[in-house]
Amino acid sequence: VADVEKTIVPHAQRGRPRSERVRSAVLAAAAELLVEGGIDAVTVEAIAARAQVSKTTIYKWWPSRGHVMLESFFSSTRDTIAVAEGASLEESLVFQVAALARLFGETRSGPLMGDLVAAAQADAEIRAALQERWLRPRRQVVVGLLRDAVRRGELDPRVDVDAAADQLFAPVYHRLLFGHEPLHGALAETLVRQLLAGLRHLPPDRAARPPRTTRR
Amino acid sequence: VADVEKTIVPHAQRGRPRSERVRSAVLAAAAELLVEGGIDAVTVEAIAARAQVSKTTIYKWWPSRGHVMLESFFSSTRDTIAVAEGASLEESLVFQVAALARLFGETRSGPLMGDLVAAAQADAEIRAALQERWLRPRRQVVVGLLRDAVRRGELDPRVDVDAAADQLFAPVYHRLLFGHEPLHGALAETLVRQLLAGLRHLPPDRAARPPRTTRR
Amino acid sequence: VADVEKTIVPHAQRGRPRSERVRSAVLAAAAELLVEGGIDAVTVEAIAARAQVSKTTIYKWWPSRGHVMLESFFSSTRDTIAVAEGASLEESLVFQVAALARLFGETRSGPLMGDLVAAAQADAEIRAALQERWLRPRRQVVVGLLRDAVRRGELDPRVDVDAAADQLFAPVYHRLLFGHEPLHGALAETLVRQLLAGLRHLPPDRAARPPRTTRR
Amino acid sequence: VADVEKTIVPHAQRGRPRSERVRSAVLAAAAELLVEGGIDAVTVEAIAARAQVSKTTIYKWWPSRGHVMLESFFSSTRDTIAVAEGASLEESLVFQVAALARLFGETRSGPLMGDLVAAAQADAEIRAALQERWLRPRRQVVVGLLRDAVRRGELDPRVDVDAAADQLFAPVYHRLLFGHEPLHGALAETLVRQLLAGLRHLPPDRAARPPRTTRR
DNA sequence: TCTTAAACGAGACGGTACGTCTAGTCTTCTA
DNA sequence: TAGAAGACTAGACGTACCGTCTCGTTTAAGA
Repeated sequence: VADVEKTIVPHAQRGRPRSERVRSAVLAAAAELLVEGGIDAVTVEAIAARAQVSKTTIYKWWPSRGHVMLESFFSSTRDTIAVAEGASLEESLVFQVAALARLFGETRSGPLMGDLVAAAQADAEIRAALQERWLRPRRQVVVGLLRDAVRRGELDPRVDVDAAADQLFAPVYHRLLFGHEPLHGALAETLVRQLLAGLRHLPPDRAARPPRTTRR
Repeated sequence: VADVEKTIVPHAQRGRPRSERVRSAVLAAAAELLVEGGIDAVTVEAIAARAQVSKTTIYKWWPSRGHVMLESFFSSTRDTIAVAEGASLEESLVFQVAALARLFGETRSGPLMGDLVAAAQADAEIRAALQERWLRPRRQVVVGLLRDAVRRGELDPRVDVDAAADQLFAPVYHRLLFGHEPLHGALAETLVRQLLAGLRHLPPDRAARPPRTTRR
Repeated sequence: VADVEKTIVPHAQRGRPRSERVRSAVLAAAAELLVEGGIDAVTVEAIAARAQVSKTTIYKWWPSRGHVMLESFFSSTRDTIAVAEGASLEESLVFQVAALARLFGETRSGPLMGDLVAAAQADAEIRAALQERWLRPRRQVVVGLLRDAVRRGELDPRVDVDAAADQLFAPVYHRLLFGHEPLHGALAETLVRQLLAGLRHLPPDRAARPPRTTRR
Repeated sequence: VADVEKTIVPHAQRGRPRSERVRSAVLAAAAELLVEGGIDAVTVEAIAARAQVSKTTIYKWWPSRGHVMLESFFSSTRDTIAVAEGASLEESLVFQVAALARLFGETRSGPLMGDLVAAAQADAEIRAALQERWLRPRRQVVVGLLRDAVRRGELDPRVDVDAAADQLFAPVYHRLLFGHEPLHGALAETLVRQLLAGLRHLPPDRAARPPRTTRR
């Protein structure tokens, strides 16, 4: 491998190496500015001034303001994907959704994500990065859990797992972005319960359920 | 009230009346610019130039660019709240959700809404207006349908109708804003079905239930 | 005339009128900055800051930094073309050259002109403006005086008046730009005398000629 | 002096010796860039790129961009001081001035000198170097010739030789810098003739004076 | 019909931030 | 130790919009 690298990259490490100080100072400055003054305060100019880094350097490593915020988000957000071993399907789903709801509802990652979604509406690169690096890994966990449950016979095989994942995660983003309802960890339980069991009222005897027959 | 106004303001309507031409030209220009060049092309300057309206006049009637886009969105979006008489709960819900999914997935109201959500992240007024004038009326319809169904005994009384409304609507906005999955009218049926009935697999002895077989 | 104007210029005076304050503040700021910190201190940014004028406005009225300095030079430099009536050729020439030498040697127009010449080396527009608006009118006076003198028989008809004008004026610019010799009004007399009479030594028997005695 | 240096500095020549390649490549690159794109194209960055030399190295040996151009000018300009033996005063002067006029009018040393004069207006070091290394040696030749002529009785002892030197050389720089009149070798003859003999018209009865007939 | 007052178009203006450019310095590795 | 590579700070560049302002010009109701 070394030989290959040497062949391809003749000058492996030439010139002054990239400064780690710059990277962390920029991300920290961006995060601070966001907290202090909202997204409009996060200008490249302000980041440069606060981080004691020149604008040129920022533009060298990050294509746009949105990319700085993207990286700032990732570096300041603790990972929320951890899966508990030996947990039931319901427990696992609640864990995932609750972690997201708390992250958005209780930490400054919430507003940051709001601004990233905003930036993504005008910048395809940011949209793609958000999809690939943030959404997908989290959805894969949930989709995986659902597929396993289908395989075990626990869930109906005709379930649309992608839509189901949306029905668990989307409400969290929805409340973050619109603020029409409060956002807290307890929401997770409700979402999971209602989706897994459905909204229908099951009478004790579970006798001939009329709702089903009237449908469609 | 009218009397009071007439008393206080002796000349109720003096001077040149507001021009309807200005209003419609501004909204049209904003919509066109959005379609042509995305949200970044919708600047007050560009709107003024295209609509043949002076910037001053725009600022006189709309507090900010976001408000222009907000009104442009409302005036260019056909209403999607109409409820069919005599429809079942499922049919009514599917109708509502499908209308939204088609609006966002097939018309330029989709990107417009994306940009409004983006603007709402930095502008509390826009956020409030979106909530009051767009989200709430639509949610009220669905929440009302759900509450009626609970009252009829069709749905479990422990259902959290607000969360349920999110589980129907949020996935549509989620796909609009992130684009991780396609957005089309057929999604509505899946969302409604999965939420109403739940994802659980029902044991084979009850397998021959007609509702499932009628599915799409 | 009014009709013609109305036809040609349909909108004689529309919009906010141009502010005279801006013009004079910019020119004054440019002059001050030049005096205080040399040409490198005369940046558009600094002019804008000192004159309380926005950069945009400066760029609207002056195409480049050089043009600001050009106009600043003209507006801060008193006219030096005035010709005295009834003066002899020698007196008139001395007057012209001495005025220039004093202007460059004793006022801040000197350094300003130095910077304008510098700017002209890279900017053809400035070079042309300097030629047309500064050099030419002054040369025309001197060339006119010389031509008249030729016509009167006072000067040799074979004289190259353009070259002669250079031999009077160029030394002043030369000393300004290189600083190899001092620049003062007395230089003018020397230049005129040496050029009119030549450098040759005249034998004693013709020493009492009037031209020589008027010297000094 | 060399011995002393060798004694004091025990390791007179340690490490890698200065590369001659660097020096010539830098000067050549600067000259090429000037020809190709004018003075604004002669940036340190561009020189470094073209000469395959690092910016650091350039700054190590030349204090500023102007100094590079200065040295580039000297190394690319053939010497124009050579004096012909046994020539008359007039011939010698014409030779000197014509050489300068042709250098500036017909070679790329002309624009280069224009840019150096420009640089000298803002940089005292360059101004001093131009004076010492370029102007002075040339003026010394002419001043020497004039002084000798005075000593021989050929010129009037009251002649201001410095001013006279300016009256010969300055017009050449003047036309170079302003471009108001063409610049060619023939100008030299006119300048010398007019200065030596003066502009005055000599009546026919004194027409046979030798100075005029020796011309050219 | 004439006044009157608000609406309007035009565009100058002070600002803020943009993204780029170049100067000049600093840091590391290589020759 | 010279030099190459290139990261870095600093700061001006010229541009784009913002939101405000100051004019002169409609335009319709009221006098």
